[in-house]
Amino acid sequence: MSIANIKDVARHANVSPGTVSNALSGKRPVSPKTQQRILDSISTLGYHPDTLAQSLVNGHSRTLGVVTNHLDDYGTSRVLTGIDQQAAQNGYSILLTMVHRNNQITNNQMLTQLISHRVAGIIWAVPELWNTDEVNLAQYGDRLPPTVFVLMNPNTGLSVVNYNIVDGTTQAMQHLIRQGRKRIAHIAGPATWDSQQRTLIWHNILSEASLPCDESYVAVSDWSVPGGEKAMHDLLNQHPDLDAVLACNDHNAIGALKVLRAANRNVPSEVSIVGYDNVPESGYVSPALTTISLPFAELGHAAVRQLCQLIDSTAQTQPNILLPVELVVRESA
Amino acid sequence: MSIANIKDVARHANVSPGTVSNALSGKRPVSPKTQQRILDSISTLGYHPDTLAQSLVNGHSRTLGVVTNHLDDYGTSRVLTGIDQQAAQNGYSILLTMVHRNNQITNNQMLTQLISHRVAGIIWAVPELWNTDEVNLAQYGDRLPPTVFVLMNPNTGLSVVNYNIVDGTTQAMQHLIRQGRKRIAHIAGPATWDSQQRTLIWHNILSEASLPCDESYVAVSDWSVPGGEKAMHDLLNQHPDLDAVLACNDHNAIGALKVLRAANRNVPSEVSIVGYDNVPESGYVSPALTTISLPFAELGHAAVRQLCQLIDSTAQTQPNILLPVELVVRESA
DNA sequence: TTCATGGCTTAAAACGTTTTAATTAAAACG
DNA sequence: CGTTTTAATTAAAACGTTTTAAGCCATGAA
Repeated sequence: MSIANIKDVARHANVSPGTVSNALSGKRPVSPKTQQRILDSISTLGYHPDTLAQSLVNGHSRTLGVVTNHLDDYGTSRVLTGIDQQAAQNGYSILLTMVHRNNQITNNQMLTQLISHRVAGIIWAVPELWNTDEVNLAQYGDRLPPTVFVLMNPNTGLSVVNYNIVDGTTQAMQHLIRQGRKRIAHIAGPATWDSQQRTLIWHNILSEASLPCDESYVAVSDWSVPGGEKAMHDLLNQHPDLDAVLACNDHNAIGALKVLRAANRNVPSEVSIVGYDNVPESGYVSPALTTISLPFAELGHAAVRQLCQLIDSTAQTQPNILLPVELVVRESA
Repeated sequence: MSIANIKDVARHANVSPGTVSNALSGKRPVSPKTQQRILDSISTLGYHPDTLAQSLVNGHSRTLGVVTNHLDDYGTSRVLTGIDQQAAQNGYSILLTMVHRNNQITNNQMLTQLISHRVAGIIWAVPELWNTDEVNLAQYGDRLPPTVFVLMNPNTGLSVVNYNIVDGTTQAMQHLIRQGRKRIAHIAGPATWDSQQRTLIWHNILSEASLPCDESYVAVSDWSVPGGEKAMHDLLNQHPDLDAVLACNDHNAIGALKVLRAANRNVPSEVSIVGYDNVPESGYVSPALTTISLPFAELGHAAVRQLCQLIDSTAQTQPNILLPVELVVRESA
C-alpha cells in the first residue's frame, strides 16, 4: 500500500478531489456533512498533502532560501536562529545553503539551486563575503525572487538589513573619552567594509577631540583571539603609555586582555578595553568585557519580515533597515 | 515574458520536451548536433529546470529534512555545519526546522511538515529533547522516510550516530587519577540520558579505585556558567579538601574555575578540572581548560552518510555509529 | 408549471517535469 | 535497391495538487 494521495481520500469519502481540496483550504464552501466525511477519511488514511504538487500548481513554494556563512561564529548562528524563528511564525519553511571555508560551490551555483527550488524569496546572510562584482544579479532578471541582504553595506541599492555600525562605534568611543582616556588604540579587523567603517569613526572622533589618532595607534588583526594577542603586542611596543583599546570584536578584545595581563597592566584601572559583539564568553572572562551588544536574532527577524513584505507587495524594494545597538558596560571599561 | 520552462526550450531548439530532458540527464542518447542546439537554447533562454516538478514526477526530492535545536550552543551549530557540508557533497539540499526555547511547534507538526515536503530522509539532531514517548514513530508507517538520530541514546532500536560517551568520560577520569587525585568531585548536568551516563561512569571508576564517590561529591547543574559557579560553591562547602573536578561540560568548568579563583585555590596545583566539549573559549580562559574534544562536525558528516546509505539501500536499519573522542590536555589538569 | 436563484459538487485543464511506448530516420547488410 | 537493425526522436501518460467552468438539485418566486 503506497502513500495516500488526494484521490484516495476522495474515493474513500465518495467525493471528488476538488471537493477535498476545498474542504482543506476553505476557499469554497463545502456542506458540513461532506466536510466531516472528508476529515474522517483523511485521518483514517493518514493523508498529508504533497507540498511539491501544491507548490507546482500555484507557482510558489512557501519556502525561503537562506544563504549563510558556516556557523563557527556566534553572530551567524544567532542570525540564522532568528531567521528560522520568524520564518516559522510567518508559515515559511527554510531551505539552507551554507558557505564553507573550503568553498567549492560558487555564489552563482547557490543562486541557481535556490531558483530551481522556486523559493519564494532569498535571504543572503554571508557577512562581507558578498562581492557584488562576483555575481551579476541582473543576469537572473525576473527569475530572481525578492532578496534581502543581512549584515551588508547598506549603500548598495539592494535591500539590506543591518545593525547601526556608526552608532555602535560612536557609543564605545564616547564611553572611553568620558572616562578621561587620552591614548586610545584600535585593533582593526580585516579590510572589509564594516571594519573600515569602524576605523574611520575611531579616527574621526579622536581627531575631533584633538586626541592622537595616527596610524601607529592602529593594528590590523583577523577576528581571532590569537590575532588580538598579536595586535595588542604590537600596540604595546609602539605606545607603552596607551590607556585604552577599541577592539573590532570581542575575540580580539579577549586576546588583548591576555596580553595586558601578562604585561602586568591592570584592566581597567590602567588600560580600558571595549569589545564588539557581546558574545557569551565576553560576560565571563575576567575582567568581564564592556562591549557593544548586537541584535543578531533581531536581524534575522527583521530580514524575514522585510522579505515577506517584498514577496507580498511585489514592490521591487523596501527602505533599508538599521537596528539599534547597545553598549553593555561591564568591568573592562 | 514569464520564466522559461522546458517547452520553451524545446520549441526554441526545434525539438520535443522529452529530448531536452534526455539531453540534460544523459539517460538516453541524443545526437551531438541536437545536443549542442539544445544547450544553446538553454543558455539564451536562461532556463533552469523546476526542481519541484522533477521531484513530483520521480517521487523523491533530493532534499534532507533536518531538525535541530536552536543554535545557541556551539555543539549544535557545528553539527549542523557538518550536516550541510556532507549533504552538499552528496548532492542534497537541506530543509531546516529548528526547535526553539518557547517551543510552539510540536514534534508531530515538524515531522508532518517534512513528510509533506517529501524529503528523501530526516536527520533528527535535537540532543536529548527527543522523547520517544512523545512521538509514536510507528503511526507514520511507510510515510516516514529513512531517519537518523544524532546525539541520542544508542540503545533505542533507532539508527543513531553519537560520540563515544563512555570512552570520553573514562579518559578524563583516568587522566585525573593518573595525576594522583583522590577526592574527585563531579558537576553533573540535568537528568538527561547522556548526563546520567557520565555520572555513572564517574561513580564506577572511582569505586573500582576505592576512592570516595558518594552523592555528596556530586552537584547537579544546568549547562551554564552560572550553574557551574553555583555547583562549585556547593561542592566546596561540602568538601573543602577536594582536589579535582569532573565537569559535565566546558561552561560548567569555566564557572567552577571562577569560583576556585575567588576562593584562592590554585588550578591546577591544588585542584584539577576537566571539562567536556572543547568549545573554543576553553582554549583561552586562564588557566586553559583540559577537556574532552567532541567530533561535532564529524557527527554531522557521519549522519548524512548514514542517511544516504539508508536511502539508497532501502535497508530498514544500519548499525549505530559511535565516533571516537579525544582528551585535550591543556593547563587545568 | 416554469424559471431563475443559489448552494454544492464535479470533470477537466493546468502546473513542469520524466518516462514509456511508438515512430521515424539513419545506417548496415545482402 | 529493398530489408533489417540500430539510433534518435516524439507523442502521450503520469506525478499530486488547485482552479475554472460547467453541472446538478433544491428552493422559492412568478
